[in-house]
Amino acid sequence: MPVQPSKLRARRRAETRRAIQEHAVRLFTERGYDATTVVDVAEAAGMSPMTVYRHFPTKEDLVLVDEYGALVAERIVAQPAAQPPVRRIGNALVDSAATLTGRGRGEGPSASEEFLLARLRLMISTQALRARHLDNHYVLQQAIVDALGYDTTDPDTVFRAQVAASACLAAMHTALVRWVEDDGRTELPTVIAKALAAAFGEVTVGTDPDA
Amino acid sequence: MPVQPSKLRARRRAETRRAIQEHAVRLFTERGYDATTVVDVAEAAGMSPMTVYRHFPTKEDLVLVDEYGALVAERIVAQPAAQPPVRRIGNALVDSAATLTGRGRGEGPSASEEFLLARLRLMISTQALRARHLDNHYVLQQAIVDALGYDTTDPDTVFRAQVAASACLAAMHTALVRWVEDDGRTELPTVIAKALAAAFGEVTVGTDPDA
DNA sequence: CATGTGATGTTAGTTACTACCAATCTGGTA
DNA sequence: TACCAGATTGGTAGTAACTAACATCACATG
Repeated sequence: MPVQPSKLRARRRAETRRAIQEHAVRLFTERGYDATTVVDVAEAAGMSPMTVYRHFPTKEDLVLVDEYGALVAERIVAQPAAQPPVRRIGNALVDSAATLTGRGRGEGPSASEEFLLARLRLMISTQALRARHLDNHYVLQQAIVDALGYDTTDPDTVFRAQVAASACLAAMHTALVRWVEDDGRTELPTVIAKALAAAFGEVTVGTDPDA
Repeated sequence: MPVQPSKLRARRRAETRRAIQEHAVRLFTERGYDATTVVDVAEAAGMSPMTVYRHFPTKEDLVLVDEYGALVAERIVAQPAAQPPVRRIGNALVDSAATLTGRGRGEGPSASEEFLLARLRLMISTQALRARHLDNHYVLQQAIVDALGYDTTDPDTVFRAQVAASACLAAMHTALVRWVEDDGRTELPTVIAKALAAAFGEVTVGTDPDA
């Protein structure tokens, strides 16, 4: 019984996964999401459709990998618990975005950021993807509420936390759309901070523009 | 040439539409959304699957009729334009909810409200429906921004309006979930007002002194 | 080297949905 | 009354996203 599933196998698995996803995003961008079949993706990646389905349960998942959730949750707990929830969540969102896009100072959009942009473009323009993406927010909302660590026995407290989380996420999503429309020229954390400020006033983020 | 498409025909059409939807929601509730095929719905309604598809373009649409959008938009323009956008939108959302559930005469949950609850329960518990429902918010957001009637040439103003709209809608959705979990015992407008207050502070709605 | 586990392929089936064409029914008119 | 135009419905066939079941292959570990 192998305690670790053979690091080499894991790597290969991750590699094919990435390969499939890259081909998928490329094809979706070139021909459009709906006009591209899973069979097309499989052929482009040089494997059978079944293999694609083994790595990505649905066609939508070929675009919608979520690295963001865990990131945000861990930042939440790092925030001082005394501050109002909207501020804690807002800071976590801004920080996570900084980590995710993480570009060094003068650098333009990196290759991975270019890929992120391509995925987001698809997520925003394609109905099916947009819908699932927004539904992921739903899950993320729960994660945030849990991470806030409030008294879960008081329904009112939970409700307030849920509202704060969903509203913050919605603001962030709008910021994301803006960022994509701008082709990622501006800095994502800044845009998010602006969105949060617009929604909740200056109480939200200390902006802490750059470190 | 008929100037109006024959009111009688329109009524019949609306009737079959309603019949299909009622059977659909009933079956979905009884057996589950995924376990119920469109053919099942068609059979229950006593017609061919094609007819169902003629009235509802997708299976999801059998649950997701949106009466809310137009309602909200028209309330927005009715609000005094001087107030902050979050307040205008918030008031519109609360008012629209009041109109929609409209149980002014102390009747308790009406039959139509019971139906609304059943639909919302499905929308919240079923992934596909939840996703599409949230995507509808996306459309609604645009409608709200348009209705606000701000200067659309200034991208920053538009951005702020978009953020306000999306955040308000997210808060409202959370309220909706809460309302459903409570089986509609509380009054929807009150819950929404509470959610908005939790998100944006007391600046939002002035209609409810208790809480 | 033997062996078992995980990755891959093949096939057949279900279901949502989309043309395309035929039948039928409705409401108003000559 | 008889009939026409348009609206509603039904049937057939096809596409595409999945799913389940079984066979095969590769490779890491004993």
